[in-house]
Amino acid sequence: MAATETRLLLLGTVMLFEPVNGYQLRRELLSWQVEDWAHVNPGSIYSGLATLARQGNLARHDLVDGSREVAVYTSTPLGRREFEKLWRAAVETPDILSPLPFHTGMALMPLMSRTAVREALRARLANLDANARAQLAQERPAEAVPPHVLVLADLWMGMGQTEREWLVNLMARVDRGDFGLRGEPADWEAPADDPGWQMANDRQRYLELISRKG
Amino acid sequence: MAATETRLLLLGTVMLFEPVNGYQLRRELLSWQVEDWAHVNPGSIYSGLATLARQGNLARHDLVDGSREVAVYTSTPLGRREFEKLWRAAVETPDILSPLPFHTGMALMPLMSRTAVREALRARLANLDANARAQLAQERPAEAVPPHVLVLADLWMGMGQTEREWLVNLMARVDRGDFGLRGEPADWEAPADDPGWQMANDRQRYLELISRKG
DNA sequence: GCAGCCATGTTCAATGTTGAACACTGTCGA
DNA sequence: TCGACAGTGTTCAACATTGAACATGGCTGC
Repeated sequence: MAATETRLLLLGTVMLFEPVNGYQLRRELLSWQVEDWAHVNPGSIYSGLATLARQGNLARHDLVDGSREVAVYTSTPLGRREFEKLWRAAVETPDILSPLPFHTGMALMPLMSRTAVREALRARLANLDANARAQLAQERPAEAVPPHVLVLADLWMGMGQTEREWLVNLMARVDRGDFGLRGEPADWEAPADDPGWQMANDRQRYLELISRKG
Repeated sequence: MAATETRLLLLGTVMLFEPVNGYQLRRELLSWQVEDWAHVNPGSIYSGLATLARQGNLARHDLVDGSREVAVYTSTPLGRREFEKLWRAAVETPDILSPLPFHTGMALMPLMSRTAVREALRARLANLDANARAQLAQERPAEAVPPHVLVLADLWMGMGQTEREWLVNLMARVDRGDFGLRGEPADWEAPADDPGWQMANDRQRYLELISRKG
């Protein structure tokens, strides 16, 4: 399922802003310029939310907000466990040919504790090195592969090396306490025009409506 | 459409081996270890071929081969033009977040002439540099982005730089005549256990069956 | 007070993707 | 000669994705 990163993204973004509706998520994701990468057409968001709700990873609340009906989502304990699993997999598994899961994971890093982040990054580094060793050990002899394909292996090696250096740096920053992670004070505040601020009001109202319904 | 690289891959592989059936393509693609990246489940291949045929990019021939019915595909002039368009786009457009189209393009490089390859790689280099400049010019000020997202930009810059060096190297090799490209003698022969060899027999038989049907 | 327009929130038909499962053929040993 | 099994070639229902289009509300200017 290529949909893994969409699941991760939706689940994580709901956790950041819950309770939220689909339109708010879309607005926020657009402001992240996520359109550039992930599959976040309106349809994907709504059907993704529906799927996650069906699986019990999200709870759907059909609220009447003023004169309007809104479908508002919150995460469930199951969904939060699922998120951690997806997040770990995305961050621990290097994949040169689809960097998206990792980038999605980085964007959602503040939802994880410092310990968890540290462990996941360490695992990524180990896997990166294991991949590099495996590639040098070349299961397939060079003669079995045409030259124009062989040359791609050099690119991969280089990319792996570049990422490794960057990753070591990132791990050092995590170790010395950079970034506001889960259970820590935020290290950063969104600018005034961020849609996240507009959401805050709705969030409060949604919370009341949900508790009123029980 | 994320299906662009599937279209490119199928169209190109058909051109390499035509006339071919879906099973042969699948076998060949598996031997390329394409499963690791592209969406090449059996279903994708057959439905992809059907779509390309419907659009006139491929011709489908329903042959009776011995006691068996086989659906065999050949490329059309329209399809070959479409391939060139897709190939150029894949190779000329750098995209850090989905390297697949480029890798697919590289794998299919022998279908293009040396001039075309040279031009496309030059265009890629120009785009790579343009992207790097755009990123340095930072439309968004650093304060508008949380630190854990900002740090990804460093990774992208590094990746871009690594690819640039590799690309300059590759261009030099193309300039000095490496790789057997379209209209040139092959510079490489597949090992004896490559499914490409098994295909050669069927190819001849398919050709006869097609010409007999007219 | 109403016409026009943007913002909000969602649906849906068309299309693509997944991978298990089907159906058939050949072959090799018991 | 039978049955097991690997190889060949394809289909299909379930599911995901696409993005245009719908429906409604509120604001703004006239």
